[in-house]
Amino acid sequence: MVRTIDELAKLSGVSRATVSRVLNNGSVSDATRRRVQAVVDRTNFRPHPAARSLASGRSGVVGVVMHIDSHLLFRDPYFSQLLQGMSDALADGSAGMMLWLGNRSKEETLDRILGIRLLDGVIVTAHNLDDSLVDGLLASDLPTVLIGHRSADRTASYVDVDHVHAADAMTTHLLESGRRRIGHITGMRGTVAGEDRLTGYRRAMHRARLASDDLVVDGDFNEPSGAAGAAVLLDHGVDAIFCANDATAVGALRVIRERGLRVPEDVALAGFDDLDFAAHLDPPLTTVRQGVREQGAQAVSSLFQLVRDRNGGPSRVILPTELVIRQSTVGGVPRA
Amino acid sequence: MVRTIDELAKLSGVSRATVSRVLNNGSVSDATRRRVQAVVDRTNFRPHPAARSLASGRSGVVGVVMHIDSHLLFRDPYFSQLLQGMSDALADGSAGMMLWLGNRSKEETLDRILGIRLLDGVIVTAHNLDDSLVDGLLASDLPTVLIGHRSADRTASYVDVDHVHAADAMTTHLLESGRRRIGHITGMRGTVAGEDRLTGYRRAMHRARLASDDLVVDGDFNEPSGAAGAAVLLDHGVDAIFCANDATAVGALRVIRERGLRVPEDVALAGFDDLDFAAHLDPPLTTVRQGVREQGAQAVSSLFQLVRDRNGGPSRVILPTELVIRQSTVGGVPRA
DNA sequence: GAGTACGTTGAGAGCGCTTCCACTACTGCC
DNA sequence: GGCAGTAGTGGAAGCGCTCTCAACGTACTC
Repeated sequence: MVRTIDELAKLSGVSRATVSRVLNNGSVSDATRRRVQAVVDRTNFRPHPAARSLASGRSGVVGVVMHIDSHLLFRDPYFSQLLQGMSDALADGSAGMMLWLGNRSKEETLDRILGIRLLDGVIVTAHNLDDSLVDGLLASDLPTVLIGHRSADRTASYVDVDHVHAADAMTTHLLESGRRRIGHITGMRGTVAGEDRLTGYRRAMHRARLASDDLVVDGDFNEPSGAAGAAVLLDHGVDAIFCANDATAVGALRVIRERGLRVPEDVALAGFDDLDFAAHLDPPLTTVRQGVREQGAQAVSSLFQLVRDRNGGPSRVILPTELVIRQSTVGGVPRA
Repeated sequence: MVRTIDELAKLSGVSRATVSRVLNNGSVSDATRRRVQAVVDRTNFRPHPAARSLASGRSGVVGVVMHIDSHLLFRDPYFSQLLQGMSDALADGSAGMMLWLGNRSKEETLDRILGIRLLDGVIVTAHNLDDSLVDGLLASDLPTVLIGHRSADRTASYVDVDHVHAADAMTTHLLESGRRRIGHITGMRGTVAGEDRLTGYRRAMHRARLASDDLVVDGDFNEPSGAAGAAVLLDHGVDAIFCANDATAVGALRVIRERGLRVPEDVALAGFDDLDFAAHLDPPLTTVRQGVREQGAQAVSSLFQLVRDRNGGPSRVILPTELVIRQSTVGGVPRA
């Protein structure tokens, strides 16, 4: 078995340096490249990553940091899909992934990530307005791409969607379908998605010159908060409920049903995320689709670019969202 | 910033070799160790993993291979919990985790894992009776720990639970509570868990001298198969249904309800896994608890041991299961 | 007091690769 | 024909660490 570049060099009759060039797409004549490549293929040679990393300073391994309460992490398909998107894209780029979940304190996690000295860069979820881990990574010299971003992260590289715009569009859709008392069950306060979606909702209501003060109930992205929120909103006589995500909408739907109300005839219902189950609810849920896997893939490609050109400016990508209109908001006659 | 062991050596007035000994718990006098350690702490020095890996042949990174259809992977909390258990244990051991999901064909995944030359060992889920990826890893010289095992894997290191025994115990519980026509909706055929749980069920029925031929319906661990299976079994007049996992039981429960039957009065219902939701079903579901996080943690510690002592024999661990009896099987009067 | 044993330390040779630099052999131009 | 320019190649110096080996005390034994 050929285990070093030297053996390979001997086998192909060139120097070690030339083999290295072939392996790294350096400048080599076509004839030499073919000759060496043939030996590489025949012996199924793979360069030793530690040696390569030591000599070049690059490792081909990127860190993925999802410092999230494990309860949320695996309850919410959002994160799973994100992980899949990244995992796919990294595999495409022949890069390895090193995963940090929320096992440790943010301080300790940060310390370990910066101490490991193995990573070419990191991708980190930045869902909270306040996050010392994200701050620490951005302050370090490790190339970093955020998934989601705070308004303060103007100089960072990030991948995100425009929550404000999407929530505005959803609220506008409800307005256009004749609803006037549109309630909103927020996501977890203090998260970018929670706050921005609320802002979008408020913006649309304000533009329609409708008051929304008594129509907002705090939720936390989870089903129970949807049920609780819907109970309050129904008491306030709403004809539509826009939930900050699909899971919340499931809870709301249950309470609406329990009260003997029909969706969408009595109350229109909308979510956000378009998770797999949204289309299979009864009635199918109107929601906002954000390509979660695409976000993961984009984050990886942004990071690759950042690593390749460390002097290049930050890469800021806003991926599009799509309003997915299903039966939970249309077809019924509003009660008002 | 101190970035090499040489600078550190100069700072502490010893040789590079001695610093290395301090860092790796080699034999050093107490006085020297304290002196060097003080400098290490003060400068927050971390040895470069690539250099360390190149010189020692060990990397501190283990591979985790879950070559599973992404649909299952993130639908079934089992895998998430497994991942969490491993992630925690690896963090405790200051080891890194490199994750391979089922993005690629088994051949390509195997090829990459073996080619990466960076891993100290791998942990791989071995849920299928036939799995070329598992076979390939076991055949390689990479230390490997299986989660789950096939009966052929006698010489491999693995962590598993005794599905046969647990399923037998569950069936016996149903028998003891007076049920006689106990149906079983299997897990996916061809998986160890599916086959073994069926075997356990059959064993208990056989011991009770009860026929079970018309009482077994194939499922696939998912909810729809539970609904379909229950429909068939109810037509055959069962007074209990033992589902191969909790998700299947949810589907079965729905169909039982739709037919106007009561649980457990008319039909007792049991699952397997004790996922979080099992306790919150109506009625709460009798099931088998297997410590999934513990399995992950055990796999990590088995692997650590295997890496440390490569000549030691394989480590085979069977973790205990626990029968969790809730209202879905007790309190009612069997119809028969 | 000489000899042995042992614990502690430093020197130095790699681990397998990348990359800088120098050298050669062309090509094309005046 | 001489020269600069360029593409292709090899030599060799590291990257930062581990680990063997030999050397050096010091303590202990006879």
